[in-house]
Amino acid sequence: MEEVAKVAGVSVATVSRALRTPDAVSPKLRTRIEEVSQRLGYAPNRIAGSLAGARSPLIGVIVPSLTNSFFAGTLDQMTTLFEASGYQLMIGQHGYDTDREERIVAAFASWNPSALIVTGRRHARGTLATLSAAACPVVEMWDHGERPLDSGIGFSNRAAGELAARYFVEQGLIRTAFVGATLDKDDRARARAEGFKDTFRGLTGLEPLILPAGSRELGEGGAALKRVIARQPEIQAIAFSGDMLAVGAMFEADRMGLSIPGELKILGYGDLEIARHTNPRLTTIRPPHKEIGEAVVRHVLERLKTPDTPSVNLDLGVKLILRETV
Amino acid sequence: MEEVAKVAGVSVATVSRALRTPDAVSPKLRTRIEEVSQRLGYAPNRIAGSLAGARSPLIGVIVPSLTNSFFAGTLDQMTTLFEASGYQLMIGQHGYDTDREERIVAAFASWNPSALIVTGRRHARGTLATLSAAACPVVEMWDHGERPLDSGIGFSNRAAGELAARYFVEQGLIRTAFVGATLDKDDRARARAEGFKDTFRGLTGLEPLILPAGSRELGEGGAALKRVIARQPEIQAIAFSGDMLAVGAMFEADRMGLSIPGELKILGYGDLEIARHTNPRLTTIRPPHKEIGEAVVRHVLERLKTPDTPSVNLDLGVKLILRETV
DNA sequence: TTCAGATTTGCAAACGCTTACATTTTTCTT
DNA sequence: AAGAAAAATGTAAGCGTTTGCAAATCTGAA
Repeated sequence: MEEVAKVAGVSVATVSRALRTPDAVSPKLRTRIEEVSQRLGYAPNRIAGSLAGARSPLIGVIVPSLTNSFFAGTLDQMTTLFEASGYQLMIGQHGYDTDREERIVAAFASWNPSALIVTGRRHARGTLATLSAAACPVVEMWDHGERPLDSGIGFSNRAAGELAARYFVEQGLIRTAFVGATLDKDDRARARAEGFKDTFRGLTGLEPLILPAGSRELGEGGAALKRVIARQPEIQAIAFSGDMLAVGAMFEADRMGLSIPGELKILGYGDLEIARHTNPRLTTIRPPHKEIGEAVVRHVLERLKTPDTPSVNLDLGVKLILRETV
Repeated sequence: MEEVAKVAGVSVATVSRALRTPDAVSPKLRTRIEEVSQRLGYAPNRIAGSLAGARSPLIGVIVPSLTNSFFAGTLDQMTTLFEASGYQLMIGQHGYDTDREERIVAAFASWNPSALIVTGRRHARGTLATLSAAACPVVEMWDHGERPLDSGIGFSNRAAGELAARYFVEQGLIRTAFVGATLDKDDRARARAEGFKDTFRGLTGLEPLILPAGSRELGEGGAALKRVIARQPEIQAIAFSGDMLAVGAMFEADRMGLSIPGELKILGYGDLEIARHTNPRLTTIRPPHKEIGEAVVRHVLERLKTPDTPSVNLDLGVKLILRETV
């Protein structure tokens, strides 16, 4: 920058202004400085800029897993949109481990980020402390509930479970099950399971089977199907906490010669691309993946531009996508 | 830090040393400083640290897409492993757009990262300039070829295509096709297509059908299957540039009443989880997803620890996973 | 006990920008 | 044309660390 200033015959302050707040510099100088820094291939040092300025153009995002299609989709949206506004994403994953989340949040906070975005509403004590102390907007996404730390953008997982139960009851289904991946660690999956159970019980007085699955992968779906049938041979319908589990169960049912939806109904969750292509096509509950990413970016950008913008707490809702398996 | 220094009754220099190079401080002071900074909840400002030190503990990784399972898997590995060594990942995606890649590389370089990791071997002129000028290790991953910019860790996509062709020929398959996603933009898919075509032609003197697909998603696989059959009704075997396309084709074949592998053989690429669960299970070519991530991290960490470590250019190879569709 | 050498600590100068404030130049009003 | 107000530019003080070098302290041999 010093170099550019010298060549352009101005002070570094003017160069800085020409580059960051062009309006504050006379058109003549501005063009000269732009031309020179172009010619010299000058690239500002973001680190120095961040240290001098109040905060860095970094945005920390923490998700449970990068390989989970839901979060991958949200991150996809966010990198693209934030990048366009000149922000860089720092992405961290904790694998549903709250201690690891705490360490990542602390690490991210020490970069003076412009915003911190975490997944879910349950955090370790230290995470809460760090987030509350952070001098930037904090968004808890993918979940809706009362009193977010700062802003919350997501939907009610409980409502998603309720929706599944209500739909089963409407269809006259009596012997049902909910299969959820890692219910012990994944709060959101657990909330769906509980919404399902409570609603089904409330509506019918009957007890649905609630079964955990070891992972959210296809293979577990097939295995879970077998376990459900072993426990309840007369099962009529199963709701899964993820489309991949549901598809795995469909493959397994195919192998077992069990016809879907004839002998068994299957309901997914996620509305992944694959749900549109299976035979038969998978009926599923669609969380607002993309909408969450968009809403988070829009809100954060707004907060950053107009600092007195109030926090929000949005429930983006879920939708039942009727296809052929229920 | 000043605060900690005052409370512990030492200078900030000593605090810095106690925290970063504990061996350079007497045990007595070290424990006192650690205790105080613990008590005060001191978190060092990474930005200031990076400005003062030679470079930042940031590692830039650029992939074509976050939602592509291959790269998601590699990133998964890398975030976890680098995080454990105190590095943060900055992740960028360019959607196979070289201009966008250029902008991202430039943006990342301005953070004085400890390493820069890009996908593939073809880059815009400006990207090459930035990467060559970067004062840090540069790794080009997911592809193997001669003369990487600095280090290269991947495998030969051409060899993957050759493997597919050779296997088809060994099986006595004559009327074959290769369906590739976005062959115009994805160099790696194109290299596989060319390896397939050249080898098949060389071995049999026959011309395989090479067809582009609009995307790498399931639906396109089904659509491509129909197009292949329209062009060549007697088709015996199709190699796909991705497992998802292959699975989409299997679903479509199912709908068409076409038996696999009886009437049509299908070969995938990727060895995604789903390949193990379809009916019949998908024969596929496995690129070394995980191995790439691990090798990149190992190499970069080595380079960072011992700066005079030489660059590498590794070919990790591909493997044919025999299952039931060919 | 003394003193050289090793170890520990402190001082102060970067690191490369941003920005409040002061100064200079330009523009406008009368 | 003079003076006030507005706009443009420069000066310099940070931002919170790290680190080379000097000073102080400690260690052990003579």
